[in-house]
Amino acid sequence: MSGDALIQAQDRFIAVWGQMSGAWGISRTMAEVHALLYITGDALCTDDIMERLEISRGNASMSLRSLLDWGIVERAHKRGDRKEYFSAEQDVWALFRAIVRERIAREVDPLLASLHEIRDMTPTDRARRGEAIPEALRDAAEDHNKRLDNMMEFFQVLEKLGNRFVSPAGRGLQMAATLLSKIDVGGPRP
Amino acid sequence: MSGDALIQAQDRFIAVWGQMSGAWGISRTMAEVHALLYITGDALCTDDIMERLEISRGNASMSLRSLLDWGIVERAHKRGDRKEYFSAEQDVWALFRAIVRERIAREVDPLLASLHEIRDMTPTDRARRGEAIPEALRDAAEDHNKRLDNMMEFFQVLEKLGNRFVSPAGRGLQMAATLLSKIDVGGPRP
DNA sequence: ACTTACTTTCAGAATATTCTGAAAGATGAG
DNA sequence: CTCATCTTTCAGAATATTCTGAAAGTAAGT
Repeated sequence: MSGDALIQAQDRFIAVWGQMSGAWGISRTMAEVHALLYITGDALCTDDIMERLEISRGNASMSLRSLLDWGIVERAHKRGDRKEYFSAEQDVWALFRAIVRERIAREVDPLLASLHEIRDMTPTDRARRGEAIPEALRDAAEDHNKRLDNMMEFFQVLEKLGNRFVSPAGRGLQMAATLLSKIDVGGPRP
Repeated sequence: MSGDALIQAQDRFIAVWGQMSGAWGISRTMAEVHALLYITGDALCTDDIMERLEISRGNASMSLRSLLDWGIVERAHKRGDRKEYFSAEQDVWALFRAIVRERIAREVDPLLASLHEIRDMTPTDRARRGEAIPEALRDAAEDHNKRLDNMMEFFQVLEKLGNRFVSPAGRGLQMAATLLSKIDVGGPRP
């Protein structure tokens, strides 16, 4: 018997993890590179990665750069070797925290900023500056603002929760999650 | 003054929500249709949507179908009208629950199934059936399996937590989240 | 300063996704 | 049953994303 089974299992993992790329909001190749680094546990250089995943140098370079930006892969150096090596975070919770952190920064924060702007666009707000407005229109605008407020409130909770989870003190939240998932609260019965 | 400001605010919201499409794992147009239904609060028919978003009939039809599949838009009927109307869930938390539910079903569950399969592919497991294996290889396989286990454990927690959140009993989790986000635990200082 | 070893960039090619519009498929009224 | 109205489907067009590979960039060694 040989190491084939291990290689095959790795390849399968890489493929599966690659399919999850959409869930994390990264490209397929990025996910595959990360999968390779994670599942082997090794620090690999660009050529290793190119060869194993059969991708171009450019693609490997860009994917690694993005993974570094996301903070889920690190540079490593081997003494007496000029090449750069790369290794993946091995703590799955830390990986998840990094992803949450980035996605809040890239998606939730800009969204909240935009929602604030939109909140300042409507007639009700202008009314306070003394303009007369037809009643029906003002009602519509008030409903509109209520809906915006509901959404903003939700994302503010999400953001705070995310930041809490991400922070050093946030390890407690991880434990809470683990614990919580073990307790049976009695949902709907089969 | 006119309703222009309201229309503009709606359009802006639709554009912004459309940009979040990636985050939810749905297409841009799906998100825009949902945004339109949510922010107006009205039940609209296909033609209303086509006109307002300047999209084709086919696109509108497919997007609406997908939104129905996701369970975040509902059919509605107006008496004396043969057309179908559509309206969006107005409770943001319910919307979020629906999305979590779908994404667990579409992404996490299949992933866990695959990870289980992969777990059964490696040499260590075969060793138990009496095959001899070089020591180094077995060690490598054991590390590999440990990494798989860590990942599986994480996603199992995630799945349980998600299902908890989604279930009727899960409203408690929403309150917990709201509360939790209000308490200052004292993270890193600026 | 030159060479060698490696990394990054980016225009164009390849691929994947999304959209259109017309045709086919429903459904209910008369 | 037939017409009128509304909905869905899907092949091909339009668009967006991702990948390649060669050229330009960077830096350590001599």
